[in-house]
Parts: sequence; C-alpha cells; structure tokens
Amino acid sequence: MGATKTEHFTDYQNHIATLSKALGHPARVAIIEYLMEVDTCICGDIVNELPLAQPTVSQHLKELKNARLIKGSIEGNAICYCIDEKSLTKLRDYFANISDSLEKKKSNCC
Amino acid sequence: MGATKTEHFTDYQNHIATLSKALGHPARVAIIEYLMEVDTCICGDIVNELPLAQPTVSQHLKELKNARLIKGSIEGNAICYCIDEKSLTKLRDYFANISDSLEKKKSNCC
DNA sequence: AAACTATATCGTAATATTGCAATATAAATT
DNA sequence: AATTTATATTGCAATATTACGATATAGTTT
Repeated sequence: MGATKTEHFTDYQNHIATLSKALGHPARVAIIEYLMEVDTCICGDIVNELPLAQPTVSQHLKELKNARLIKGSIEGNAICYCIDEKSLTKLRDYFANISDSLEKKKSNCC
Repeated sequence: MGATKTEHFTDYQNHIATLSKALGHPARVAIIEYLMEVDTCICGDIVNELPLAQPTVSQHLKELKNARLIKGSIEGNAICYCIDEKSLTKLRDYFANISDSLEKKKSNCC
C-alpha cells in the first residue's frame, strides 16, 4: 500500500489532482508567483530568490514542469522558465465552475 | 530532512499550498465533485461512492476538513459533510488573478 | 441494555516527498 | 583546453502520505 489508486478515478479528476498537487508546496507557489512578478522570462535566479538549495529548487522546477505548470527553454547555458498559461487557465476554469455552481445553489447545508 | 520549510514562505503562499495540496489527490477531488453533485448535504455515502475503504475515506475527509475545503456537522449518529464555499472562492480568486495577469501581459516568453 | 449503524482513530506497511551534499553535464568564457 | 557558470542528477536521510484491518466511539433502534 501507500501508492495512490489513480486507476479508480477519472482522467479529469487525476489531472486536477496532479495540477493541484504540483502547487501543494509553498516553494512551488512562490516560484509561480515569482515568474508572474518578473515580466521577462527568467532563468536561474529563482534559486537566489528562494530559501532553498539549488538541487532542491531544481527538483521543484522539475515537478512544476512535469505538471506542465511551467515550461523551460534552453538559453545558452542557462534555462529560461516561464508559466504555462494553459494549465493555469484549466485551474481557473475548474474553480470558477465550482464557485459559480455553489453560488447558484445557495445550499443551506450544515 | 524531509519536512517542508513553511517558515520561509509567506502566510498566503502557505495557505494556497495547503488548499492545493488538499486537492492534490484524486479521491479528494472526487469527494468535492460528489458533494457538488448531490444537492442536499450528504453524510456517509461518500464511502459507497468511492473505491476506497471506510478508514481511508475518513482520512481523506479529515484532510479536506483540516484545509477547510469542507465542513461537517453532526446529524444524529451520522455526519453531514458539505463544501466550504469560502476556501473554493479563495482558490477561484487566486487562479483568476493569475490568469488575468497572464492575459494582460501576453508575454512572448519561451 | 443489547444490537446496530455511522464514523473516527490506531497501528502499521508500502510508497512518496522534501531537502541537500556531492557530483555530473553542458554551454560560455578565458 | 582549462576554468567558470548554470542547471540537472544521484544518493541518501528525514519525514509525510496513502491505504486498510482492527478497534474505538457515539448515537439509534430494538
């Protein structure tokens, strides 16, 4: 045991979970916010920005990249990371839908 | 090592990470979707709905409750769970803000 | 009160995540 | 070509998560 039973859930549920999980660590939220803040495409100074060692940051970047929340392109000997709009749009749409439905319902529950 | 260094990040970053992490498992996404689907406040049949044992579901519910994504109230010997709108509104706002900013920027990065 | 129902908690095994030092890789500069 | 710079990978220890059987708790029904 210990492994998530992904096969029992829908692709969409797994997808939302994957995106959410990728943002389930404050360092990764901080990375996204930093990439938002700096207008130009930023390369390696995310490491300087975060209170974590370079390998740790590299690992967090990898997870964000695997979840497709960011994308990186090679720029000389550095790598240029930036936000992948699509995934963030998906999250926006998902939570917008839920909030909309909740408002319509005005459930008097609990 | 192994523990997240929450103290190095802002409260807001930690909060978004906590909410995201709570949704970082397909079972918990499924629970939220199920609670959306059933109009009335549902009690224990979440267990029947999910492909997981009762203690496992109980544990997932606890995590959603800790993150304040759901709330439960005692209803006889059963417990009535339902979505906590506030937290989902926070997530909606967070991702809406990011998506809005991204659209405005139209960054030509990567 | 005994039996039943609904949910939570405990204990534990399997697995995953977090963090970093050390090291590897690869492009850029000297 | 040696050095520097930027990033990734490896290996590993500490910790957290996932899942569930067994058991506890607490209200309900008989």
